[in-house]
Formats: sequence, C-alpha cells, structure tokens
Amino acid sequence: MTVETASKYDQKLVYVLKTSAAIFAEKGYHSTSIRDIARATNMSLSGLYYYFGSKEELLFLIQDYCFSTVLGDCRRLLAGVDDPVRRLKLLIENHLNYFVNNMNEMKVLSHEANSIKGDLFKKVNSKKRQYVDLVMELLDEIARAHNVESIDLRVATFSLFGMMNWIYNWYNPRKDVDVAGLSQNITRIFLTGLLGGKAVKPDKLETGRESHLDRTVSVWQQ
Amino acid sequence: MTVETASKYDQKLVYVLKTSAAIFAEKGYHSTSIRDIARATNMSLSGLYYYFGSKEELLFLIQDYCFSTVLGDCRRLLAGVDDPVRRLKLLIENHLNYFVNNMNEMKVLSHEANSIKGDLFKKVNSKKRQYVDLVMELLDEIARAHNVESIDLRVATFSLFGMMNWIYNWYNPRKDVDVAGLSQNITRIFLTGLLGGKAVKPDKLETGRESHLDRTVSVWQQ
DNA sequence: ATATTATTCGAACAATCGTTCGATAATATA
DNA sequence: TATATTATCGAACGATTGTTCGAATAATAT
Repeated sequence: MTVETASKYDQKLVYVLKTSAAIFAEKGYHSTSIRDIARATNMSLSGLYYYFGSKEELLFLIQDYCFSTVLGDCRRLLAGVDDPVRRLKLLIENHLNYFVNNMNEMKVLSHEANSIKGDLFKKVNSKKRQYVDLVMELLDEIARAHNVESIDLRVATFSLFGMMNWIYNWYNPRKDVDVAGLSQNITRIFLTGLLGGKAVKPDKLETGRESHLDRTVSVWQQ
Repeated sequence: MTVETASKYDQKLVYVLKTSAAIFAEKGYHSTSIRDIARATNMSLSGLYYYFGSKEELLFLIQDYCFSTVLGDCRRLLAGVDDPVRRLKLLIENHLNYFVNNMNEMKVLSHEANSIKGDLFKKVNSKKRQYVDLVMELLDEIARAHNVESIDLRVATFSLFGMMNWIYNWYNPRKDVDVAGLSQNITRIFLTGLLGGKAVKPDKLETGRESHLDRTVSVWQQ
C-alpha cells in the first residue's frame, strides 16, 4: 500500500496492456482477436473486459500510456537546456532510446495510429501534435541560427520522424548497432544534412555520455 | 486489338485494383470488406471474384504491380549512369516521384507489408530485398569513395527508406512543396548528412531538370 | 439464328468477431 | 462469521466476414 507499490489491479492492467501490445505488434491490431489476448494472458474472454471497455479502448490505453511517457521523459530531459542543437540531440536520443526499449508499444503507436477513431483518436493525436510542434520549432530555431536556406521545414521535420519511426520495420537489437550508436548515426546524418555541412561546434555534435539520460524503462517493464 | 490497347478484362482489372487500393489506403486492408469494394466499383460481391481469387490475392496484385513498376522504372533510369552519387540521386527522385503520383498504392505497399502471408508475401518481399540491396550497395560505394567513417550502413540505408516511405503519413500535395522540391530536400539532407559535410562536386548534388525523368504515370492511372 | 464463351449476380454458407450478462469465486470489511 | 466488494468466468448473442455455386445475362463467334 506504499506509494511505489501499484495496486493489484494496476499491476494486472499493465500486464494486460504489455501482453496485448506484443500481440498487436506481431500480427496487427485488426488481425488480433480478444480471444488471442485471452489465450496469451491466461484469462477468460469476458474477464478481460474488467480491465478495458472495448478493444478500441485497449488500443487507446496502450498508445496513450506509451506516448505520455515519451513526451514526459522528453520534457524532463530538455528542461534547463537552452541550446537548440543540444535540445534536438537529446530529443532524438530520448525518442530512439524509448523506441528500442519499448518496441512493441512504439510499433503499435506508429503503425496503428489510424486504427483508432473519434475522441480517443483526438486525444492521442493532440499529444502527437504537441510533440511534432516541439520538433518543428526546434528545427526552425536551428535553421535560423545557422542560416540554413532552401530546406523546407515540414520536409525536414517529417524526414526526421521518418528516420526515427521507421526503425520498427528493420531494427534488430541483436544484430544491429546499439541504441547509442543508432542515435549517434541518425543524429549525425540528419543534423549535418540539415545544416548542409556548415560547421557545428564539435562539442555540440559529439555523442555525450548517456549517463544523464536515464535508460527509459517504462512502467510496463516494471 | 492493337498492342497498346489493353483488353476489356485488363482494363476492368486495373479499375478494380485502383479502386481497391484507394479504399485500402483510406481505411486499411483489414477494415475493408469485399462488400466495400463492391459498393465502390458498382459491382456485385461475387462478381469481383472473377478478377481475383481471394482478398489476399487482391492485396498481392496491388503490391506486386506497384513494386514492379518502381523497380522497373528505377533500373531503366539508372542504366548507363555510373557515378554512384548520381545513381542514388536518380533513385531517390524516381522513388519519390512514383510515391507521390501513386500515393494510394504506395501506402498499401508500405503500410500493409505484413498483411500478406505465405508465398505471396515471399514474392513481394524478394523484390523488396533486391531494391534494398541496390540501395545498400550504392551507399556502400559512396561511403568508400568519400572515406565516410563511423556511419553504419544499415542505419544509413533504412534512414533513407524511412525518410522516403514515411511521407504517406504527412505529405499533402496541395499544401506541401512539389515532388521536385521534396526530392531535392530529402536528397540534400540525406546525402550531405551521409558524407558528413564533405565536399561533393556541386554538379552532382544540384537538382537536375526533371526532363529526363518521365513523370511516372502508372498503367493504373491509364 | 444458334452455339459458345465471357462476365455478372443473388442467395446462401460456415466461421469468426466484439460484446453482454448472470452467476460464481475470491478477497476484504464489519 | 456475515456482508460487501472485487475479480473472474462460461455461455450465448447478433453482426459481419470471406467465399462459394449455380443460374442468369451479355457478348461474341459460327
């Protein structure tokens, strides 16, 4: 009953969400039946509905929980950092770090973005828009500061998101470079590309130790 | 009955594929029923099965036709061009050009890649692998030629694909930069980023006229 | 005009889906 | 122990799904 101990209910909810996310990630939301989830969680079909009101709400819970963490971690990490290049670098690190450590949930968030409708969609999407705006403003700031010309802001923004969010299609933690390397590579390609090869102070580009970046372990992983 | 006149059957098949791709792109493959397609094509439910054997084969026909065109156009375009930077630039142009002009089909190809199983999946995937290998070898060649270090080849390759294939999530032809601009932006960001700001002969980077690149109009658009 | 082929369709099938509901079990409270 | 609350479940419901099949129609050739 202490503060840090989640209730029995919450623990099981998290277990259900985590298990569901894994199945959604593997076979897709629409191809997954509640019966599949029941089987994987060792619960009954109807018993699951004690933890969510509908299949769509289940998807929402996964996406919302996931995205709230990314956004929260990001804000916490960027607080107090002024230099926009450094801020962007931290944002990329955070995004990729969370993505790799929560691949199932992030895949469900990226790939099933339109599998959710109505108000639940709006709720997730408003957070998404905040995040996109944050990146876009950051890039705008950087572009101005470095006199970057002839790069369209929207193209730049979504190119970055494309690089980062596409990884669920190919990244294999066991055979690919680790998160630090992934982050370093993507940051260099994108940032150098954006700046068109203009000089950036090395200390702003170099890969910082990750020590200041808590390894993002979501509540879902306990 | 001339060579260039497709048979009545082929014309209607193309019409079915194109219409289906539009619906798949809008509501997703699994959320689309054959009845939806029947309604949109003004055909009967069972009448559709004269043109495909199953829903999955319908998806395959869309993906296969689409990808074959991209790959074919690409090879034709690159034939005779030796310089790897130029080759890459042409490949990006072709990819984005086709993507923008066949957004529905390309979205279905990108987003429903795993909605297809078994042999049909293998068939599409083998072409995909050829395409990926082509890009990867190209990037490797470029990296060697320019002494690029500390960039992981797989990260670079899939970063490029991420930038290009993500566009179905955001690109709006009516409010965004046109294909030429899109291509130019993405090429500059990626290529300059890959080369780490190292000098590239300007004539290799500058946006060529698109005159030599036939506007990709698939058979599906008549 | 007739025979042949190509194309379309209505009606029905079995399977699977998300969801509900009343009953039961487990746990906490008194 | 008696009671209230929390958690779980089996069984069933109506709706929708992809697919089939034999007949009907249209188009074409003979």
